[in-house]
Amino acid sequence: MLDLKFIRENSEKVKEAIKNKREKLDLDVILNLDEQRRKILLEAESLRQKRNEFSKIIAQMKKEGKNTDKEIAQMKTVSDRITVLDQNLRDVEQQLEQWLLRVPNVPHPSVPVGEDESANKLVKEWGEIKKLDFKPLPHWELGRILGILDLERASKISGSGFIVFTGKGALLERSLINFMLDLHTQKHGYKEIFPPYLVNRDSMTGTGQLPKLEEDMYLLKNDDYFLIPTAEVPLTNLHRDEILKAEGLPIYYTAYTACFRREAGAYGKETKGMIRVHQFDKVELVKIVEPQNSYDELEKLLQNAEEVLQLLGLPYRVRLLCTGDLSFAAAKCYDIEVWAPGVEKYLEVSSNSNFEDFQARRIGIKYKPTPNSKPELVHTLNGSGVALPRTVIGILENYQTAKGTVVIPEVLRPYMHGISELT
RNA sequence: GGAGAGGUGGCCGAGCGGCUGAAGGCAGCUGCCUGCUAAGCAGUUGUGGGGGAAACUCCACCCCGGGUUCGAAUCCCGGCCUCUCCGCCA
Repeated sequence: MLDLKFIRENSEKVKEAIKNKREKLDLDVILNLDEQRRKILLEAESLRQKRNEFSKIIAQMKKEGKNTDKEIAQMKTVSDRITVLDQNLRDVEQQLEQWLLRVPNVPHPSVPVGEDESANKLVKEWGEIKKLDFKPLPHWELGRILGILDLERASKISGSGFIVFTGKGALLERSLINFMLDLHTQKHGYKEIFPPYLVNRDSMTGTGQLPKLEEDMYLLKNDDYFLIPTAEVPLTNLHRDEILKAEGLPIYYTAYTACFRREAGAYGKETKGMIRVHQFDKVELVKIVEPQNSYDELEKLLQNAEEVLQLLGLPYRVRLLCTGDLSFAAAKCYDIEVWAPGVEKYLEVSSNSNFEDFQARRIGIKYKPTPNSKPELVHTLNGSGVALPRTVIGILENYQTAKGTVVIPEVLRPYMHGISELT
């Protein structure tokens, strides 16, 4: 959420951002409501002031045994007017709130303006794409041959877009989770969290999934709980409505969770294999930092995520998203994409974003730069470090051999009871 | 799921319907004093919003939302959360 004052004073800039992010929103409605609000507020507050003054007078008169009928009758009409104004104010503020939640964050100046994916800027390519002397198989073939992936039974017990890992496949999944968590906690200084997978509506609104993306979320209607689409939601909301101490910043959190996405409207796209699924595992990174550091922190966050792929020896590229591809709440975002030779595609495994104070304002995370200063909003960031099924795809397809076996990357072997190859 | 207790400022804790943004204590900050430390004395310390160039000023907030009243932290209704006991359960 943007600051109403900021919107008032920078309306052209915000309109530009709405356009570049391809959102549809009439900002004038908000500016109008804002004006109404302040007008009502002015009248209501001056009436309140009057009422407070008379309240004291009435109390004093009663003490002195004077008749207060006239004053009370007068205040009755004042109170009635206040009631009406309050009702109006409530209506206006409710509308305003609903509109404000739909205003996207303003992209950082370094973000390229563009319509869609094609305008994203390539910033890095890492690793070598190996030349194979055989035709690489897609992961679903490898998974079937090796007996580690059972997509048929997954769709029997749940439906399409679900995965069953079996045997060493399950072990590989678990090993990757542990490897990543160890890397981030031991080497990069993140604190490990194990949060709930079900969160309430406030949390989903706080990080910006709601109201815009409600259709993409799994909702438990009986209890109004949402299944988290990413650990970003519980992690960033941990400090909702808190004022943090400056010396406690930056905060680095990492968590493994399952993630749940309906992928509504995505049917027909990447339905084969496990490129796009409704439930997947992910290790997430979240940072809460002082505003002046947030762009340095973004670069470091990106490096932390990249290191996962470097250690796994998977070729990848990094792209800076253009305005049209940038998510609603983000000011700047780098995607990391792993090369998958079996499907001959780059697959997005990590998205690293700086939200500046956009989420912090929604959920009320502030800090005091010095013990005596006024609270200021923090900046929040998050990145995937990294998402699993596609990383597994990367491993299977990149490390496959002509015999149809898959070599296990060195760093994972200690986690896999020393297994060096899936046969 | 059943029965009970409770939710007040950074923390502890008081609060007859008006004089309470809220006693008192602790912690923090600022002065004074003291050869360090500790103690002592005085002052000060919440958040959000409106108006103002500013000094400043006004309004709201005692879990949340309604209501009663001229006036509510204080009364009434609904909700959420915490704790204790019983039941059920991986």
